[in-house]
Amino acid sequence: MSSTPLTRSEAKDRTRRRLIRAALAILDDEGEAGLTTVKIARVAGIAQSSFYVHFKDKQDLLRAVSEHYGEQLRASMREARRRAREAPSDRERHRDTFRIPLEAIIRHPELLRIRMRALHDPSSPLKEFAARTAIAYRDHLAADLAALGYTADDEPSRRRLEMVAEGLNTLTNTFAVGHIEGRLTDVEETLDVLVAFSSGALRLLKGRDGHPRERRTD
Amino acid sequence: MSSTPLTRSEAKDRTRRRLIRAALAILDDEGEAGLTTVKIARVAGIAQSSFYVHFKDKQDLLRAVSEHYGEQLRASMREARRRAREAPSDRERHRDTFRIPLEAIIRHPELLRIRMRALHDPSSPLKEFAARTAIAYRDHLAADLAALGYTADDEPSRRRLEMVAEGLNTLTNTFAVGHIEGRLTDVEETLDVLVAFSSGALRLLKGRDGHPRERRTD
DNA sequence: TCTTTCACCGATAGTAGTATCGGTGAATCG
DNA sequence: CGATTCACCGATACTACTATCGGTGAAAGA
Repeated sequence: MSSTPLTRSEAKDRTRRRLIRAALAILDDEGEAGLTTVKIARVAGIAQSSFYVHFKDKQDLLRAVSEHYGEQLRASMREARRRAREAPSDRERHRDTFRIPLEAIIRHPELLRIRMRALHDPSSPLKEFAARTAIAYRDHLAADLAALGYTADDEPSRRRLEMVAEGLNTLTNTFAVGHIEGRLTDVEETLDVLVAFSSGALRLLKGRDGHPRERRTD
Repeated sequence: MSSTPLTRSEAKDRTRRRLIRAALAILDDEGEAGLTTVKIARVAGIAQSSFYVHFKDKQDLLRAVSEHYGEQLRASMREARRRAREAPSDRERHRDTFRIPLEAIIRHPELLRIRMRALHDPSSPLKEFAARTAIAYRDHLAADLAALGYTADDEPSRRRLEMVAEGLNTLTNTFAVGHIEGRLTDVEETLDVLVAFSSGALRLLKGRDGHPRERRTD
């Protein structure tokens, strides 16, 4: 057996990580309403009062949770962009733009669920974390679209590119939830649909001027 | 002045409606975490204990909220479908498929915000309400797409149509939030983008067999 | 080895929300 | 015009959670 001869600070660090992990698990299956110091401490295996040895209060723990998993997400995003650059063809690149985040989300479903909740809950302390993550994803997409030749030089097309990126982001999240919940199983098929959505939207960006449609007189 | 000479049951009914309204207002700007009988009663202008004259408990109130606004939503959906049938051309019809729900949401932003939260919060008593509403919207879309000629006869294309409808739904909600938050202002431009997204996705459905793509060998 | 430090413990004060209860006066009913 | 009903009230019991405090033993440091 591993007779864990830990130093004091190692042991403290381990407990701290356990608390963060416990918080994430509870957030995932009960939401923020169910997150109490009593439960966190029980799951982490310490007394409720000992929670305060590690964190000033619950808010402080949530800040730590954001930092911990925020760094994890940023790292996987960097890795994703690196791998995407190695794609053999534009076609595969386009696919990978969606494949990589989609697979990342499916690997760690808790984070998406928690982020989506926090994004809409006005009382959530994780709101800022969720918002920053969403922006990071959008930048990832924007960069990849730019690499595919969809640059936006004038103001209206810039705004449209932004809308398209935001939309594709939401679509990725929605379908990821589908996979997490088991309603969807074939990742390749989901990628087909995502690519189809995006190629429709991107066709809009290629328009010569900003308004390739009949203008309504309102 | 309106010297409100109400009968007893009329007065009770009015108080009940005030409670439901108060609950919605609090849900909107504080979320379910902020919804307490104390606040509801205060906003409605009665004593906290009197809350229980009208509802068995908080859960019971939320049931009533769901019913009240659920009926309102279903009614506006029926109206929307009726109006869409009158569109002069397929092109306008396609646009109206998005315009009508989008405008409805922008008119009553609280309901979308509350629904989106409830949809993701595992502890939310409004979850079922939100889920049923989402399904109703999806059916609305599916019916409109079918009317545009996008019918699904075989199993794979049926599944795809479902994915497309779900995706378009999410996109509508996302952009509606953009309008509510003031980031987006031009509804016609949003409709352009929605139509572009959908025409890309729908092209997938027109494919002769279910797999108009290279299959990966994984 | 003796002292100090400190992660963790149990107990508990404080706070916020839920739900019940008996009382009151005005509407309703006979 | 009594008698009754009942929407609403204030007071309060109860519950759940947060955060603090003093005590303890084992690790760290002298």
